[in-house]
Amino acid sequence: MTSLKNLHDFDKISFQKDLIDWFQKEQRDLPWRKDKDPYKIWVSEIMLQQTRVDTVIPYFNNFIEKFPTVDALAEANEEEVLKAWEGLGYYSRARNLQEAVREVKEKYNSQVPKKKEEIASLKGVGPYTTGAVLSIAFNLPEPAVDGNVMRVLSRILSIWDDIAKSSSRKIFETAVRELISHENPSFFNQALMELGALVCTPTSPSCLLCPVREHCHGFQEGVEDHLPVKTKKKKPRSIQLAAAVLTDQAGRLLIHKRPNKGLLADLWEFPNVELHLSFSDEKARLKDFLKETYHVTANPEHFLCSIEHVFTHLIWNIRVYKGELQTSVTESDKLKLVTIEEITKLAFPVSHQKILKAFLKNSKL
DNA sequence: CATGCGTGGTT
DNA sequence: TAACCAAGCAT
Repeated sequence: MTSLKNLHDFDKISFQKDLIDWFQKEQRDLPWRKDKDPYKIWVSEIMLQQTRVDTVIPYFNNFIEKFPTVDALAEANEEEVLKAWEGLGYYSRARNLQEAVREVKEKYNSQVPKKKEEIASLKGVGPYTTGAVLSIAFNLPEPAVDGNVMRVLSRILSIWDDIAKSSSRKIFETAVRELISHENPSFFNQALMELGALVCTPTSPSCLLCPVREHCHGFQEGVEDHLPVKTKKKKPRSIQLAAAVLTDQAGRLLIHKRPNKGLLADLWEFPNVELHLSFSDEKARLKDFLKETYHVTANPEHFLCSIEHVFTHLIWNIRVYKGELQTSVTESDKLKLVTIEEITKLAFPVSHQKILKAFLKNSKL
């Protein structure tokens, strides 16, 4: 572990003041900063995981309007919660949040717990979110180390550990425990993150505008552009899929609910199958798949569109066909026929929203 | 501890 | 435009 040698002659008190004073003046007016309701802080922190502030704002406002309290979210249908999360990504966050909120309702009388061990044990609440809720909502001096904090502190303290490694977080937690203001831990943590978002940005940080420039070892050493150290990620692999938009005689569409674990868990989709190299005729493969897997007879023969969808770790290339159902379908929890009206109530991944959009556009012609 | 898990914006 | 990023967590 890094020695954090730069902490020895670090003017902690002056740093805290410069940082917090700047935050008091310059902080953005964000919807989750209107009050200190721990439930709202919690929701915002889950949504903000790996997600930009500008993206989160409308989702947060809509979500809080629909589910204003712990009880409201605990009592909602999962379908409704996923619909409110549709398009935000990382959908297990939504299911974990609802599971955790239900635990808070049952075990803690609908009050978000203040004990670290209790909040940390909730589903979807890891080390960062634990510290964020404890410090921001309850003003307790706990570190909340996210990517911003690691970037900012790696520069200020000239820490050269690779922040892509999961072991590095502890180094920064140690640094925050040493530096955090016990008078205002909430503002201290938020200020570190806000500084990372507004000034100490990943590329071309605005050092000349930085309120803590005089405390920054990275700037003094002229190495701010070389920090943080972060190893590259691997390229995504690509997967070939064939999908079918199938209608019955009433014009209803056949949809399938994805498994409750893994990629896009619990979201709805149009029936689709992976195309391995061994299949040369994708329309025949799709037709066989529908028959074998869903016991559905159909003719997905008219090419509709081709869609590329990029995830963090893989790329879907979907070739989409449309057709008609030729026999009746046995519906279930996982397989449904829905009208265009009904389909809008269900949560679909963006890739399949693109398919629906292409189908609707094509149908009108 | 490395990997799987979304999406849209920037450079 | 491909690469990189944005307030991480579960496994």
